[in-house]
Amino acid sequence: MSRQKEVTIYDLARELNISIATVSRGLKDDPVVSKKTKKRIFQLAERMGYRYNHFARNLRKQHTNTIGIIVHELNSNFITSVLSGVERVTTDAGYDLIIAHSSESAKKEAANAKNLFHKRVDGLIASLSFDTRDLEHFRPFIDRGVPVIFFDRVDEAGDNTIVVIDNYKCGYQATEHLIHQGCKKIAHVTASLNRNVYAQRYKGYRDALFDNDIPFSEDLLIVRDLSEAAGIEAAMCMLKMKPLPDGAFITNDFVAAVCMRTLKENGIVIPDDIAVVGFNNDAVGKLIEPALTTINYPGRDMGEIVARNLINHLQGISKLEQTKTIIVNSNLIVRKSSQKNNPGFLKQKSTRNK
Amino acid sequence: MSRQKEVTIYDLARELNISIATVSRGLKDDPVVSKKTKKRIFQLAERMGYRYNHFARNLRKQHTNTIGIIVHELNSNFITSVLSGVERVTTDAGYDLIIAHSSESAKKEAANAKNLFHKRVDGLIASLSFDTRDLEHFRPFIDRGVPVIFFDRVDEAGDNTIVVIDNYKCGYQATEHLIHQGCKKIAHVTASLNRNVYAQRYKGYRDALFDNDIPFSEDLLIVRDLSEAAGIEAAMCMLKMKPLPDGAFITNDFVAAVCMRTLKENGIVIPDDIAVVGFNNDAVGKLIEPALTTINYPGRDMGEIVARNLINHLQGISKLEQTKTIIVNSNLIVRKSSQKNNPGFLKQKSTRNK
DNA sequence: CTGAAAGCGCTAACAT
DNA sequence: ATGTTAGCGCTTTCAG
Repeated sequence: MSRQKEVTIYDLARELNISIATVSRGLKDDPVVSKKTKKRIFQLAERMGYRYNHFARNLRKQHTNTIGIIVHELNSNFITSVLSGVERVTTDAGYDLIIAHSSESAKKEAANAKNLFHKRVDGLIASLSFDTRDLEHFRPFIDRGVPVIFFDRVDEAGDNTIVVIDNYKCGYQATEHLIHQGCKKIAHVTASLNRNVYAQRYKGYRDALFDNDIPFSEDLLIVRDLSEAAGIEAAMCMLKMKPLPDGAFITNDFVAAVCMRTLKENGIVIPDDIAVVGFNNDAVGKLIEPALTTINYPGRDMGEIVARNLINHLQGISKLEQTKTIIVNSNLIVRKSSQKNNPGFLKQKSTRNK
Repeated sequence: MSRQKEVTIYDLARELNISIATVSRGLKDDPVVSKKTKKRIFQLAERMGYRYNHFARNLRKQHTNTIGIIVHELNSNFITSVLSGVERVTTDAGYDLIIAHSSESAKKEAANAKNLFHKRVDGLIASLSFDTRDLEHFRPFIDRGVPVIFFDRVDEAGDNTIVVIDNYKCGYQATEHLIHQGCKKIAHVTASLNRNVYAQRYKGYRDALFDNDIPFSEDLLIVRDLSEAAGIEAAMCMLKMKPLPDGAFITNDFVAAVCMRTLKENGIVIPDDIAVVGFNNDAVGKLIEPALTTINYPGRDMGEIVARNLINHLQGISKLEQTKTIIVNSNLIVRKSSQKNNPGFLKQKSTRNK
């Protein structure tokens, strides 16, 4: 761990026979110091391997120019898209980003929050983990006036600013689409209904069924997590149903893909036997066969919107308190996995509206 | 941005009528301060919402207990596995992790390096971007004695510690496997040969061909990036070959999956017409049809090994300088995409060895 | 067991 | 255009 002595502005000042104030100013290109001295400063700094001390600076300035983001998982197309959107905006605005992920654990999420709090991020962006029940670990930020924005997985009840898609509508659309294809028994594979996104999608699903006079029964609802095992289990569940469902709305593309594979292995033809709609528009949907009908969830846009709002607040351009909810566009992408070949049915159904 | 006044140890000390030194000691549970005062300190700290100041502390202590990691992309199964491995080890050891990603750009990589340097990470882990040509941006770390370990995408020529798999062997194995399946014209779809991993795999491919008396020609080599477009282009390239290749070794599972889809769309049967081997063992490989034969690249293990070595060095348990190269196990996973049905050929080939 | 005090490197108000 | 100086909040000798 032998780290040789750091060179500081004192060293530069001594060497150049000027004051540390001038060095400090020169280093940040303050127009008030002469071109000549600035040049000398930069050259010497370079030569001596000077690096400015983040800590001294932050200690002095009392803010960090850093924003933190807590996500539930890195291993997801959607999340990495969000991240890239956030990053574009934050780096443009000269902010650093610290990425933390909770691995879907409320405990880790709280630890991350605490850590970012101590690191004194100027603002926080978060999407809740699977099993997060309350928002206590965000209290310190709010108490201290550090702005927090939630996206995707949020607590709708609180009065924090949230950025979401219309999960209810998406659930409704996805289900309605299956109904239009002639499905009369639609399974719903999803994750914990405690999380707003899944609860809303479920609600949309239920309402679409109801509005179309399709009966619902509890055993059509399959709640698991987002793992490969979940996909296999869901398929097994469906295979046991008598009669088989003729459609499935699965709220995650990866799970949908695994599920489809398992169904196919068991002789089910998709979409003829079971039509499938996923969620997120992950890359995998276009790779599997048949290609997966899904809801396009524009992560990058969402990331940009979240970050832009946070930074505007930080810069005093707008107040976060004025905005409670921002809804980002999303839409159904129809591919092969859901298209049944029964135009006759479609015609007969065409009176339905909205 | 109204942030109310932070409470400091001075506030606590004043309130409790003790010195800041005692508060400081108490806060870090120093055995030298009495249980009673400690308790009073903790309670008051809690009550007043005290949070310790990272910056003041780091400024004083001159090290950060933070390690940085620079990766080329987040959006990859392999990378997120590595990250989870690294994270497990670093958090166990009480270090913070700062994740930065370069989006395959040398420029962003350099910016990230500079940033982490200024943030004074105690150690650095990195996998090089696509177009990184030299390691100049890591110079400052090395000059300052901040340990740096490279993994996966590395510079083999330098004398930094590197953690890799045996890419040459993997390339050889993958190609040999195709040859065993009876392939006589094997295309190689890969990325920039400037990057060690691709160069080594290519070398393995060439040697396997040579050792098995299979001719190579330049047009079998398709160099692109790791995008969807690359996969489509690669497929188009192969379709134009006369005669068609009967095998393809593609150094990335996602690209392989896209490529297979495009080939299938053009009437090619896999593996009968063209047998395919991918690389990485991403989740997608098990989802597509036929399932993808690939090289298992154990990211999590790699992450753990990298982090463990770095931390051992930081803690003085071992010296990084003693280890130049660490090779992590990897192996071929045979699935449907490469298995041709011609046992006759296999028998005739069984004299081959090594 | 507790306190006093120096100093980590930097910024910014106030001089000059 | 440059210099002086007072902290930012904390850790850590050294003294009691």
